Amino acid sequence: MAKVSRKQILQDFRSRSLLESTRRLIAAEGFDAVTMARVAEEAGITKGAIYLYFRNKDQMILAAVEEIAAEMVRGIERRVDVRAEPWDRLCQLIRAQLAIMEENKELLRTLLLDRRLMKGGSRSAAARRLLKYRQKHEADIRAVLEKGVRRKLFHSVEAERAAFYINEMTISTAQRRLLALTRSSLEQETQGLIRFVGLLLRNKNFNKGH
Amino acid sequence: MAKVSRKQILQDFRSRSLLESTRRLIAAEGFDAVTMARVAEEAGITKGAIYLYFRNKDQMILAAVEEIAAEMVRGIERRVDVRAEPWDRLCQLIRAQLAIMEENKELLRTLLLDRRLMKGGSRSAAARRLLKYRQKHEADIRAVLEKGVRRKLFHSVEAERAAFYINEMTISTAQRRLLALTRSSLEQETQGLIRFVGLLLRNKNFNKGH
Amino acid sequence: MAKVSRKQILQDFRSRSLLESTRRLIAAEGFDAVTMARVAEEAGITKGAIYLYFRNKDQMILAAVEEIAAEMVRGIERRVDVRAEPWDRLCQLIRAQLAIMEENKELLRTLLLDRRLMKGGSRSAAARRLLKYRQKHEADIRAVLEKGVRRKLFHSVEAERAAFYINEMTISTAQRRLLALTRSSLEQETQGLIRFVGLLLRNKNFNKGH
Amino acid sequence: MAKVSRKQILQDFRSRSLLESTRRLIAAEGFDAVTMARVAEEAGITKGAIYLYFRNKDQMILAAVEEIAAEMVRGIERRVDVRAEPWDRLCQLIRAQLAIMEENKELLRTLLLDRRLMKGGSRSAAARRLLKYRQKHEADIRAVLEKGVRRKLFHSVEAERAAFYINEMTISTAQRRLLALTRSSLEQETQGLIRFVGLLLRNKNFNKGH
DNA sequence: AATGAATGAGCGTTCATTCAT
DNA sequence: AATGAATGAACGCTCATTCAT
Repeated sequence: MAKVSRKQILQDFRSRSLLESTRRLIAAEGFDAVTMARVAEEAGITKGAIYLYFRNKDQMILAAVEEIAAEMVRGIERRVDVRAEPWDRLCQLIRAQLAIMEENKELLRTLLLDRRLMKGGSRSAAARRLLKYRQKHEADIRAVLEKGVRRKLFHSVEAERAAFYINEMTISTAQRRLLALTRSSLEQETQGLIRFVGLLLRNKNFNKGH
Repeated sequence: MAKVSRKQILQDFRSRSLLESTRRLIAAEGFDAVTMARVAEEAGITKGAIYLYFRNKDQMILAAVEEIAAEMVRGIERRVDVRAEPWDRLCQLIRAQLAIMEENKELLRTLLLDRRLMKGGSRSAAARRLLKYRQKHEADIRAVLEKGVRRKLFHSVEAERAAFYINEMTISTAQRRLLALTRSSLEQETQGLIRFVGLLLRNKNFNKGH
Repeated sequence: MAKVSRKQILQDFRSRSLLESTRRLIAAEGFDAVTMARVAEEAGITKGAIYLYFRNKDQMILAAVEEIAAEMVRGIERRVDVRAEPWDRLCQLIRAQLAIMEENKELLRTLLLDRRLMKGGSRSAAARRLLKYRQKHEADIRAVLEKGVRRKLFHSVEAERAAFYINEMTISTAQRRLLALTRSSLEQETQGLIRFVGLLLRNKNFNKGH
Repeated sequence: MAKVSRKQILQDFRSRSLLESTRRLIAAEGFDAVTMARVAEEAGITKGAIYLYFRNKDQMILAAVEEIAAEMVRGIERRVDVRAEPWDRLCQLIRAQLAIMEENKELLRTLLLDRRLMKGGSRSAAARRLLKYRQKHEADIRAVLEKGVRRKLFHSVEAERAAFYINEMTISTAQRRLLALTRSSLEQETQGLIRFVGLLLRNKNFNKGH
């Protein structure tokens, strides 16, 4: 049993090394820099050994990207209090997303803007799976909105559309930061966005300092 | 002098042929399909000759993309009446942008989502130059907003931020269409967005059928 | 001693499993499909262990092929009655050989013909084109035979079949020389073959020194 | 025009160099030795340049083999007098084919037999061992022939040569079936061959239905 | 000015073989 | 005796770029 475990540990270590190298390369130099030779070198093994852990290059990149997406979703969930009141929770969601994206800045720069992942068109199973992460988050926002509207805390809005735009505005805010197009701090940007959304929803407490 | 001019005309013709071929390839098959051989073939010259017009492949692609961006901006301007009232003009801007993006659908699918352009990091002069087109459009929107607020037609907003978000929401709407993630028509999407922005600005006429 | 024997039995079992897997692979998918990984997998052991039974891949393939050859010879012997009269026995030998080869069809297809030229099966256009050369030559021989029979120079024969066999015998004669399996000169071989064919056709001049 | 011709000459020269290198490699070391790197090296150009002359490796090998086949056919035709009488012409055909095959000996060794089994040349102990199976069977046939001749059942023949040819014809019959080049049944083929051999031996009972 | 043949570095992938366990 | 992770060399192929013409 110790033996099995030791093997498993090594397996996992190699696998994680490879994914980590892949992520580093994507973040630092973009998808074109991800060659089997470089990933292997950075992970401290040989090119051929990669194929013991991943069927091919595409699978490896996909695994790396999916891992990132999953980590980000987990990161956002960790920062949100599910029992908070709608407006507070909306603020938390926005704050969490911006914070997580800030953390994964370098990598997202490529991820958000590159289309290589969608080689087979957006119809491919892999591409659809990745979209799920975005859509799940959007659905969360929508639920909060509907709750707030039902309780008359928010001005009545088309919840689906509003959720989409709030999510997109948040992503755009993050992107603007990634591209270093703004000089204000993360906190300033966050408060600015929250104020804006509050205005939209005519939230009674939107001027309370969140 | 006539000779020089004739030379210049040929130069320009070749150059434009190459950019046109590059654009067609990007639009139809994505960046990976852009090889010097194919571009040359489609432009009716030889591979080697490309290097008389562009220093290398990256410069050629960049020039092609820049041309597209410029054309799109011109296309939007053509569709907007500069003498229209603020709310009407805002609607025109949004409509124009969505229409132009719809027209350039295939090309944008690659352009918006691929990062190959930013190879040298966002610090490169080329990347900055491309961003200017986006920022110019944003500045236009901002000007309209400020005018509307001054005349008390719009609820008071931070014009800079509002302009950014309105622009981003518009782009997001277009992107959602590019990825075919929505089943509603272009017109429905456009009206939905306009309604949403009108709500935001508490525009008195936002329910007037624009 | 019982122990040694048990070891030997296991040894033999493994060895036979490997040879069997090798044969199956050659028969089903050709030489290129014979990789150490697949042979090991089909034999239920690991790649590394193969090297305990065979020095290397070549030795293993050779052993497998040799086994097939031995089995075929045994198969023919089993079908022949050693006490039969010459003509009957000759017929039995021919029948047995054809039947055995038919049974080992799939494997021989690879063994005798090696697929490299015939990648897409013998149906491929390329393979068919190559066969044309052989068939053209056969047709030439046939025409000559028919002419000779018509003029009563040759004993009456089925021209088509005779042409096929004459061509094949000629090729076989050459092959035997290629493999250096004969000590006689090309001229001697040639005259021998011609004498043989003359006998077959009861050619009146077959002893004329051609 | 001189220019076109000069280009054409260079083209042809390269193309022929490549085919020649390919043939040399096949002849000297078998198909496995034909790698793009080695062919290029022997032809005095680089790997990449091969692709200016052939679409891929398979096409190149095929072109080389086809060229050989065509050359051999031409060679045979050159040696045959179309106005000769049937028997003379048949002899010429046989002689020509044997001579041509002798000339292309080395290459055919691979082409006809594919060396995969004979990697170390036909001198290897392993290859010799395999041949024993064929020879043993041939010896059996020979014994039967001798017995039949002794008993005056068969027309007198050189038993050794006859055994060789009967064996080869049998193998050829089977091969033709493997390649699906015949539509008749195994039984029909068998009877056809036996009839033919009976004819050869003037066997009194050869029409007896064996 | 223009050609296009040629280069050369690089790509993803395979696989026989080894060796620490 | 047996494993299987790892190696390392090779493979077929692509393509941006160069340069003699």
